Amino acid sequence: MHHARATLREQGYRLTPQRNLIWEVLRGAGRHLTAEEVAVEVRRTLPDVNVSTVYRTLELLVSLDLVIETHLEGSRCYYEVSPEPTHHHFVCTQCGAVGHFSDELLAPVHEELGERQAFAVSQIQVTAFGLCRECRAAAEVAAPTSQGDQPPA
Amino acid sequence: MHHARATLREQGYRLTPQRNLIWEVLRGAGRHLTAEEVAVEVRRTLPDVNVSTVYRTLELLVSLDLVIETHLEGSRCYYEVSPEPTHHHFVCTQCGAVGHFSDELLAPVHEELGERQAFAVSQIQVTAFGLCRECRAAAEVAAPTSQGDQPPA
DNA sequence: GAGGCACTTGCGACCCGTTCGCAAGTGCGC
DNA sequence: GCGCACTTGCGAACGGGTCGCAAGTGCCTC
Repeated sequence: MHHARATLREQGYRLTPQRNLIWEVLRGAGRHLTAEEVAVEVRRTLPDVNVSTVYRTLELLVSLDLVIETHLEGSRCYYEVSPEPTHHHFVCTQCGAVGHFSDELLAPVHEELGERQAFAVSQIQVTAFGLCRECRAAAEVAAPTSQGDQPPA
Repeated sequence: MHHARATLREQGYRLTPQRNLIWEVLRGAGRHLTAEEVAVEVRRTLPDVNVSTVYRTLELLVSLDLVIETHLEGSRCYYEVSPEPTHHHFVCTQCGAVGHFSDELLAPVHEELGERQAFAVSQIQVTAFGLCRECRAAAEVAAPTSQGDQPPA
């Protein structure tokens, strides 16, 4: 459990209401937020906070390892308070539910890269896509295969 | 080894010089390309091919599983011919080198998600960031720690 | 407790990858 | 070869994210 405030001060950064609030929003969310969601949430308290500030602050928090940045889908970035035990995500492509699994499951990967390939891993990003328990069940009731993309005619 | 041409035809899509060429570029590249890199390469042969066409074709090839889309960094998408044995990437944050490792190393993850969490995994995206053998060695000679972000003053 | 410097913020314009609508072009079945 | 329906090229638009700059404000100093 880290204190963003302390870390910021220690590193010589100023404590501003905006930074405080952005941190609180992330802590309170309990889930991954996009920069824009953070902005919306922040503005419920400080209506004049600008997106630039949100982006700048998120970047700062990430650089201080207080927050991590993940790519859960396409091109959007998601942010969350840096979790003590490293974990990864699986995303239901149907309902958007997000689950976690432990980094320990990647032990073979760390071994392969670190030992056999002499690669110094600093970060691993894993995201699994698929159907969660519920959507999986629902899909079985419905049509067996549904293509998003139909061949022309 | 799949034949894009055959697959396209089978699925009722037309064979056009643009589609052909985009496929050839991807096959010939032997590495991951961004949509724009594809466009540049394509234009060396057909100078009038439009970016939209490149995007549309890439999307099509991805939907047919002929090409896969990976997020090697930030927000750019990278494309490559869909490899027979599924693999993942590790990227050197220093020199940009990209390596591969087998999907088999993710067996524990598949097990955890599939069995314990009843999650039907359709795709897993893994990207490891760090330093490759060479840059790692180079880094050891240079300064022990280098911060990209300096505290203010 | 006030003063002032340097870091932060808000603002607005801007950038750049990607998408969209539409009319012209062209595979390919007949 | 014809002609329809799929494709393409084009240009505008979109949207997330960034940048430069002047105004604002933490916080160190006295």
